Amino acid sequence: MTTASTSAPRWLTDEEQRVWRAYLHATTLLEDHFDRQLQRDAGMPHTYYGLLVQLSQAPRRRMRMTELARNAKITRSRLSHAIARLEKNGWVRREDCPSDKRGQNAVLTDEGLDMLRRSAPGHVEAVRQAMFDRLTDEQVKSLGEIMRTLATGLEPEGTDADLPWLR
Amino acid sequence: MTTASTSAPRWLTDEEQRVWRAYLHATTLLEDHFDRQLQRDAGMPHTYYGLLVQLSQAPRRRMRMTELARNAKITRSRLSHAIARLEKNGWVRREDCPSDKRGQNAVLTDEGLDMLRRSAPGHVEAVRQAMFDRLTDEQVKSLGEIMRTLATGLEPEGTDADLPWLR
DNA sequence: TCTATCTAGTTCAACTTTCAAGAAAAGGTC
DNA sequence: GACCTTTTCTTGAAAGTTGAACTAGATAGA
Repeated sequence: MTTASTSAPRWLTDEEQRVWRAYLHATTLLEDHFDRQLQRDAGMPHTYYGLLVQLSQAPRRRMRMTELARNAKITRSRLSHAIARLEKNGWVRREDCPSDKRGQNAVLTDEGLDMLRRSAPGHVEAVRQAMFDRLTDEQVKSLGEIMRTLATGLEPEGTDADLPWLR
Repeated sequence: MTTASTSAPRWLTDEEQRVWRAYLHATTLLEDHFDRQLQRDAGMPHTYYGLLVQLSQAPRRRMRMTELARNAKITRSRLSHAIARLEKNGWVRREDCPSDKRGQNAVLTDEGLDMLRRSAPGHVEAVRQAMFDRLTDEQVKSLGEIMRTLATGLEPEGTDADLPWLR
């Protein structure tokens, strides 16, 4: 039995508070930074760009909706709207799944791939400048381990977890 | 002279790609997690909650709009909407700034403080579970340094930077 | 003073995300 | 097969965010 609602709260230490705030500040600024960079150079928010990247790396440049949502860590609803928008841009098209009549594949179009090729160098450069150029090799390694740990914590194996793409 | 647009892009190494993806996954999941937790337990998204926390720690529980935007790393426009909503809830009220007739102070109301007191233990517990309980002391320390570095990188001292609260 | 410029904050429209509801097909179980 | 449950994906409305335009007050220079 958990008694979180009645037992004395374990407050954060001063250092934990500083780390937590630094985390919030950095992630907020980074998200804002990349959203702007990509809105300017590719005409879409970072989330959408990530979807195109996923598709570009998938076999035959296509992926089932739920699978794509799982990879992007977002809800299917959100994905539906996003794909609709990208479809309007001509960068993605939908395709019925042959093996499951409920299913849809999102397919990266040639135009989508082109746009990705054009904007990739600029985006990589932005990621370098904002993140990798500022950290030592140790820090990069450490960041990787930390982020993998945190991500795994929120999507455990034995899954009754409340994960976005299952909602 | 920078020649980013014409020189060969410095692609990310395999490890850098893995770290970058882990970062995106973890931050997306964490944001989703805390937004849900607070929407459920406090009736607002995490950004809004953060504003109330800031106000609660400010002298006389009030702060100038732009100052609050700077602390939260968001645009003044976004803040205007957020405060309007929190005002409707009765958790914040606006107050004219005595020394500058253009200015507004956002003031945390007693109701706002109450709501914060009620929801704080649950939120702290959630932050612990999702972050601090999963990391070693080294990792927490390292995470703090990394995040401070990244945040500082995006808001340098000699400031012609494109910062949200100046837009 | 007069004028130009800058700063503080808000507003509107367009866009994105969330949440709840729903249609359609798939997968049991009897 | 008939029935019930689950899975897949979409939709529409409400909530939140963005970017540009705008008002009003402060500031600085001639």
